[in-house]
Amino acid sequence: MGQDAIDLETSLGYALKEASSGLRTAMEEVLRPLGMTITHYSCLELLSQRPGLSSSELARGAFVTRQSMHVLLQHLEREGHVARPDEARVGKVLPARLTARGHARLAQATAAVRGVEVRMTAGMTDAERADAFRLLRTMVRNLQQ
Amino acid sequence: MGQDAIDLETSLGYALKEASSGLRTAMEEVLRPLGMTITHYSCLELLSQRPGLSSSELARGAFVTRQSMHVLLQHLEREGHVARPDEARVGKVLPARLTARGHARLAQATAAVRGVEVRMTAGMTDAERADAFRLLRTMVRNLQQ
DNA sequence: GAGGCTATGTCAGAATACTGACATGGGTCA
DNA sequence: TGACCCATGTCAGTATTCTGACATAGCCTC
Repeated sequence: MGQDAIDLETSLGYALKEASSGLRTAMEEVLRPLGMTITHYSCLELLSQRPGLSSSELARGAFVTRQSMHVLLQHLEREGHVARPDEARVGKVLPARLTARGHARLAQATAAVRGVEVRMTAGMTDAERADAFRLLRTMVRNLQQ
Repeated sequence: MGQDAIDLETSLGYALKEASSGLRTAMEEVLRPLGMTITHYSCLELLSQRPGLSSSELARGAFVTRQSMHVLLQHLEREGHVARPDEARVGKVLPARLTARGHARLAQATAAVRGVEVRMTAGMTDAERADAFRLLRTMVRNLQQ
């Protein structure tokens, strides 16, 4: 292989995937008892913090295609957790909002997910958390170009 | 919401997911012209560095279920990129190995993926890369418990 | 105002991964 | 030795996500 290879033991990309996979698994474990998936939760959390997001914007925020988010929103609307106007006020964009039921449902999930994030950074100093955040943001910026 | 909420702007978990998603997208872009998926590539890369891994071990290394890896290995065997013995020498474990064709196929992909990893860490010092790696490993360890 | 570009919502089909289940081999421990 | 537990390989069915496609609305330029 030579030194052109990617050593899994020291690859930053592999470590990133490992961490992300671990986070995903941990989140699935705490969300499953609540009957929610990660995409499910992500959608509600996004709508809570940024009410009025469109389906496409939600898709970008949850890292799925807008087609997938479309299907999910239909479920959430049917279950009464999300509400959207029947017609677009401007263009074709349909701003979505959480209902009271949606807010209640989210509250449980947020507590559970918060616990996971706390566990993930256990033993890290504030400076280390800040470093990790800054370095990850740098990688995101680099990859977007 | 109060301060119990998870602020997407400052959440380490969200930044981790963003970075991971960006890496995945970038890898898909460079692997698509080669007709490979990420799981596909991961399997070949693992076998290259650790010849003789079983299907279940490959699954863990590529972060998918052993059932998914099983299907993928059948494809790779049919295409002549991977070879496995017909019978297990011990137990039920079937050690897999890359064929010459598999090695050739991997070489192209490795170069492409390596380019992505270089781009991801552009502008970072060696110390920063080491910090990022160490912090990610800490998070992995924390989540595994 | 017309044409081109981009973004959005939506539908349909394909690819991918997952859950559930079963039989089997190895190891442990009483 | 036999019971028990765990890991593996494998098959089948389900679920989720993605790719492809189309019509439409807004924006920009000429």
